[in-house]
Amino acid sequence: MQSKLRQHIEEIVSLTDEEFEFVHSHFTHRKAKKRDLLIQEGKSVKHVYFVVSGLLKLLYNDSSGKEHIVSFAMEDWWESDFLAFYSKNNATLSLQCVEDTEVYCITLEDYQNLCAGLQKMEHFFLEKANRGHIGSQQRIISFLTLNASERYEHLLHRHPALLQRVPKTLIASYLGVSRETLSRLIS
Amino acid sequence: MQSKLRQHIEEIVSLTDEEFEFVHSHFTHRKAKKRDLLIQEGKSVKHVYFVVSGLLKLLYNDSSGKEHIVSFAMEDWWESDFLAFYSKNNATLSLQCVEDTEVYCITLEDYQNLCAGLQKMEHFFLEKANRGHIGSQQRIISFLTLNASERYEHLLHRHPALLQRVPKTLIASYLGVSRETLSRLIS
DNA sequence: CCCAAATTGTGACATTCATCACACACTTCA
DNA sequence: TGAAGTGTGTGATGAATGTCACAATTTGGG
Repeated sequence: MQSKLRQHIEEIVSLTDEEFEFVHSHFTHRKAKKRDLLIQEGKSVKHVYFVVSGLLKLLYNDSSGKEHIVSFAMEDWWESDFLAFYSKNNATLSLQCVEDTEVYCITLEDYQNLCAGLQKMEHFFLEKANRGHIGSQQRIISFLTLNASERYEHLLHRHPALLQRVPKTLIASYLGVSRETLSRLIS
Repeated sequence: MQSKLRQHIEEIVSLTDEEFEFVHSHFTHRKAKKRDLLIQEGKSVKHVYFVVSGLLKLLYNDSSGKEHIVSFAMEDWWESDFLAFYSKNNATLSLQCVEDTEVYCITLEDYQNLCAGLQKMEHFFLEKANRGHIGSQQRIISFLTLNASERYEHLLHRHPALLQRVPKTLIASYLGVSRETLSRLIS
């Protein structure tokens, strides 16, 4: 399944076999089960993860113990607590499997070596970071301009498959509404 | 004042005089007055802007004609409608001067040439994009976890000077509350 | 210096949404 | 197969916030 990672990277930059071998040597592979934690709040963040299959949720626990979903990470997504990862601080977020999930993992050191050793990969990660930034900005706009019902419709339109895969409680947490309100919006 | 740009870049990567000259040659310089539009919704987006002095607002106009502030861009910030800029689509956002503002401007072509010609700059922009992504994610978390009053306190804590510089109406628009509600929160 | 525009505060009321409580179906797994 | 956990719907209620209206004050430009 290493071809999944290669195929994903080659959507942005093309690689020779040797180059991909070099890239691949910087990653480790891991399988995790539903409910496993890849990143745990308060602990150090060793990796950025590339999701080969399965589904992750990136979440923040507020002071009253409520869980808020910052992001879902589906197949072909890169995810981590990036603030903690780059700054080497402890995680303020957690990253947990919603389904059994298969990931590639890269440490900060390997990430830096990879970028330094192959300019194409620095370019690739720049593209990814830009898209991530744009995606987050779109989400901010949806909070500024849409009410709960409209945010649901918007998500339904952009990620119809997601709503089949995850419980409504998680969708509500992602949209920033209570599960009861979401339930009433749908019915 | 080109030293302002150099100083900013050198916080992340060091440059020789020749390298900075190369970097600088990719930018143009512009002064704009309060209320001038650097980016106008519906038109093409020619540049990313680096703010030397002054203050910009990045805003979205919703279907009912209300204005929502996606971001402020202060001194040393990079701003654009990045989605439109990279994809060469027309702007969905506008970028407008809140004060008289001085910026450096770079086109997509020059941006790509600069990254290709000097790896350090690709690295610099990667750092910036990552920080932008992280910043947007923090803002999402504030929408998920804080009420209007807490979001105001949070902003007050992070950018105390901003509240002195801009009318409360704009702060309200940035926080995602009506100006009346913000007025009542403060008093 | 003066007028128009911008900014801010505040009352009255409507709407959205959260919270608490409970019921019920469905899964999971020992 | 039975018990515990998980997911979902819904009623009652209150809190948070938006909307509309109006007045007072400040600012900016000619």
